[in-house]
Amino acid sequence: MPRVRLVDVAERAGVSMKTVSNVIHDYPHVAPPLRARVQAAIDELGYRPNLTARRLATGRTGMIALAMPEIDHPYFSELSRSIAEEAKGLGLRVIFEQTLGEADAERAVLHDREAGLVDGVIFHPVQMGTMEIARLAPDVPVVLLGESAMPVTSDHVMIDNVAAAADGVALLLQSGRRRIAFLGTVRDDITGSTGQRLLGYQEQLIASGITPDPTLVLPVAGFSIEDSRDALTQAIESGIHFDAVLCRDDKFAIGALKSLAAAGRSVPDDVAVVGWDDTHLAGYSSPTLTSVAPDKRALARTALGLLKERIEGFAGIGRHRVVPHSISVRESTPPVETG
Amino acid sequence: MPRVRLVDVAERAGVSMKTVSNVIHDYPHVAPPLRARVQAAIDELGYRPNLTARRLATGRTGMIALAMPEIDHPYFSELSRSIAEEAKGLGLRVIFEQTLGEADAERAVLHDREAGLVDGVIFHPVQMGTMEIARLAPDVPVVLLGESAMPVTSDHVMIDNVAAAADGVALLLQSGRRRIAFLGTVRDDITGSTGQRLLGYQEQLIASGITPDPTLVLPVAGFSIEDSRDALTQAIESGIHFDAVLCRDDKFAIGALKSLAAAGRSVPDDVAVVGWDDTHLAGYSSPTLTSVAPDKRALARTALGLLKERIEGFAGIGRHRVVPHSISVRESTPPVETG
DNA sequence: CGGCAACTGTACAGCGCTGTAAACGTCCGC
DNA sequence: GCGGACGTTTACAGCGCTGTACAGTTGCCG
Repeated sequence: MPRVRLVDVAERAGVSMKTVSNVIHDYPHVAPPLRARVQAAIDELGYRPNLTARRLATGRTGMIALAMPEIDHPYFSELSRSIAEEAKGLGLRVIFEQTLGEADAERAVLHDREAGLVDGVIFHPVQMGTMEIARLAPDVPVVLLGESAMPVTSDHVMIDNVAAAADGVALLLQSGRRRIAFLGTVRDDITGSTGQRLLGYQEQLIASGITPDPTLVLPVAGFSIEDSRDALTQAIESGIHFDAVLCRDDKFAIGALKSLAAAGRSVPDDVAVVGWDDTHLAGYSSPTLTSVAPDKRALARTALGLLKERIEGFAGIGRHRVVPHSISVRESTPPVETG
Repeated sequence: MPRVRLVDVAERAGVSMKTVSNVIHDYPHVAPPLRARVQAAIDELGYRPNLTARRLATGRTGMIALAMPEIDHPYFSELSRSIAEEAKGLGLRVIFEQTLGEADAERAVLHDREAGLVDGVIFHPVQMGTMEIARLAPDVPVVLLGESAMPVTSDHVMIDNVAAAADGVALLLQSGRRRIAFLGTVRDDITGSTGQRLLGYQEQLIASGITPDPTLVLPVAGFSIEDSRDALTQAIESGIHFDAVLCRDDKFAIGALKSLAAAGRSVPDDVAVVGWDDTHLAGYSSPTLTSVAPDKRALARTALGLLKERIEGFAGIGRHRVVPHSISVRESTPPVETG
């Protein structure tokens, strides 16, 4: 394949390489007739610039890495889509790294064996803590997603999980529920998202004059639908009484729906269910699921904005941004009582 | 950031650049003591090779593009995950292109304005036809997924949709169903996947001595769950009698479940439902969904294998590979009658 | 009509790495 | 003890592009 190079075009147009380069980059100071001649040569030869050479010369790759635990998890794939679309708008290519929550894979994201692959990284850590990220991050501009770490050296975007959980509880309270359970894996650190959501849940209850009942905080053994289903079923069988469940994510909420259906409890009449992340799953279930909705678009836009600034040279300390959330109300919660 | 270069390491170790390069690449003919000395220099300086420069020198990028219609569609995201994992095993990085089924985006996949971005492309076309792909594809090694096009110049991997549909129908027949409906968008070309699935459905019925009833082929207006739900509801309201539904994908099957639940039909007792793609959705629904299961892992492995061969120079005509499928039996179909 | 500024366009030195060809030993076998 | 074979290391020329510094040109003002 005889690739056409810049010099070939230059030769054909009878100008210097640099002039051709200027035409390609729409550099203003090129006389119109010359520009036309060069453009003609480009078209005739079918010239296409070699990205790799450009990168070597400029030191920029125009690519960012997007590192997430699992690309086929609904929340991450939907967020990835938003990020991919925003990135395209900014002229950035996205390369995906799947960490599967493995510490080594996460470290590799920040400190690759090779350098110069990407200009920056958007990273949703699971394993790595604040300290370690801070130690490795100087290598490359990084924007962090999620709640597990917030070092001062990297930027960070998230929603206010405490407030969002409180909003979820408030919605349930407004519709008359009083015995609200929280369904989520709680063995992890209180700084993780589940911990924050639990905190918001408790705060809102207290603020509304209700003493949180610890038996209503239901731990789940793993991350599968079956785990959450079993956890709720166990609660039901233990005779724990509740009229609503706030779940740490949509998958757990789907598990809850399964458990409630099996137990013959009607949703939302007997028990209201609120999921989290507002993924497509929320529309697929029966009944459809009311879900706490992070503004994924805003998350994507904000993260890319911060990253772009860093790529372009910003070197200040880590910035933290909170993006909006809302609640997508569907069939799994009853209409709010008015008045 | 004072990047360490190959020459810095060479200088420190008192050898030539090339020797350092040889050490990095585990080139065999380097004397052990020298190798150790060079390695020490590498470690002390924290040297990491610059990928861009390497690419320019070798002409290889070590990256492939994965172009799919939507990265947050369950089937595509799950397939992407398999491909990403296989690619990692082969030392390839994956950059994602989302075409959203737009013709321009699809064309850009095969003929980018810039060259040298990736070594090859795995592409699931929706809009582009055989002709156009054949015209554009010579630029870069391509492996096609899906059924919409199969030019002789590119490789192609798929499952046998006709046989898979027949298997689905056979399963339903074995469990005693006789009035089997087919739910799917049929306005598209008979060569597309839906057409092939419909064909297999019809063939299997005929092979079993049943005359296909055209009123049981149910068109769907769009691609959403609501569209499929409404399509089935309309069929029910029209008084069409059926005791099973084979759906063109899991999403449509979820819509079917919704419609049947609303109509008070029990699944699988009154109506059995079979989905397609065996995505995570199949396990999330209630009842869980029996689904035709393409072997995604095999698909990924096969596609990458073919692509790798092309990247390494294979230039024969397009090869076509069929990978296995099976049926994941879950709750939405009754147990098969034995005997 | 000289001289300066504003435009246009060019030459050339890298960016950091690898492939090639050739040099340099060194060890054998005869 | 010498030619050759082999194993080891080096020098150097690119890969294709862009940034810098500078050379020509033209136009305009005083």
